[in-house]
Amino acid sequence: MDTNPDTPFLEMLQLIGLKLKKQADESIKELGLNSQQGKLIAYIHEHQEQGLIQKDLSERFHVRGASITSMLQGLEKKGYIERKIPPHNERQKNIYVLPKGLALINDFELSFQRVEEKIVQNLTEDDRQVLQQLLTKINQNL
Amino acid sequence: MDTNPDTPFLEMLQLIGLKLKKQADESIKELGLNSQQGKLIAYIHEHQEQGLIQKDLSERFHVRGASITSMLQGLEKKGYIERKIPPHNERQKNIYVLPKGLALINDFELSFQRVEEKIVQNLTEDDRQVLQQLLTKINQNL
DNA sequence: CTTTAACAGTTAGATTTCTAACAGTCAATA
DNA sequence: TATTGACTGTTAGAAATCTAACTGTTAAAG
Repeated sequence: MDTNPDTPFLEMLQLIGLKLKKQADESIKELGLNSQQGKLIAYIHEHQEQGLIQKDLSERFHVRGASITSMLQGLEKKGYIERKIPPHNERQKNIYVLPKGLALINDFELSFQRVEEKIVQNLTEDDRQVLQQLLTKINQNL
Repeated sequence: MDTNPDTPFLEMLQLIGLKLKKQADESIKELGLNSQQGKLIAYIHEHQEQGLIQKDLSERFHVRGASITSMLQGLEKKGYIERKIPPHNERQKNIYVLPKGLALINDFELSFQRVEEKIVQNLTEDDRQVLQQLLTKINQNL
């Protein structure tokens, strides 16, 4: 099961991304949502006081506007969030976490931190700093 | 557009993985396939002499058996590959690239290498070696 | 002012991948 | 050798995300 030797970083980074997504999904499955939904709710909660709109979520999570519409409709139907058209701009919708969503945020964060811990478990403090710098550089290049 | 400060590596690695997938897809879209299909064909070509079966692909690409069935059915219908039941085991199917698929492999590899180049473009040789080691360690931890 | 273009979000339909249930084949073992 | 369990692949149907076309709102330009 080797990897293509000509694109080692592409292969490795995509593989790690895939594994992380699976583990994050698995770790919060018991809460009845997937990791994307969990991150969405947590992010909304952190930014709901600043007039957060769907466009922002689309950019932050790198998914299409149509996907955000679909995700938020689902979360709204289940009572985790609400959307309100703000007074000054009827094109937009501001998004807020409802109590039912709020109750889960701590659990989400804990689950995600367990995955984070797995990533860094065998890395020294130096390793972590170097890695953080390298990944930041790569992310900016893309 | 900040990231969750408590899970920086999880966020960053998933973000990079997402961006890479999009860029790889974009870079070979003109060939009428997506990046997953391209990697599949290239991998089949590299291993078809060793009795490659669908199970192997499922493990290598970290997707379910059902997904491999679906992908290969698509590629077979379009004439890129063929599947043959080997003489000694009727449960299995060996997979081979057909000329129509072969003709695209060089283009795939070139496209993927352009993305690879983008990843490492601002990294020194030392950076690359360190990063390779750190990612390998992380991948093994997951 | 009116018209036009840009913006925010939605819908419909396609694609990709998943899970669960299943069929057929092979290997172990009783 | 008959049975049972493991293995390989397929099907059906669900879920997530995409593209393209659309509605309505706001801003810019004539």
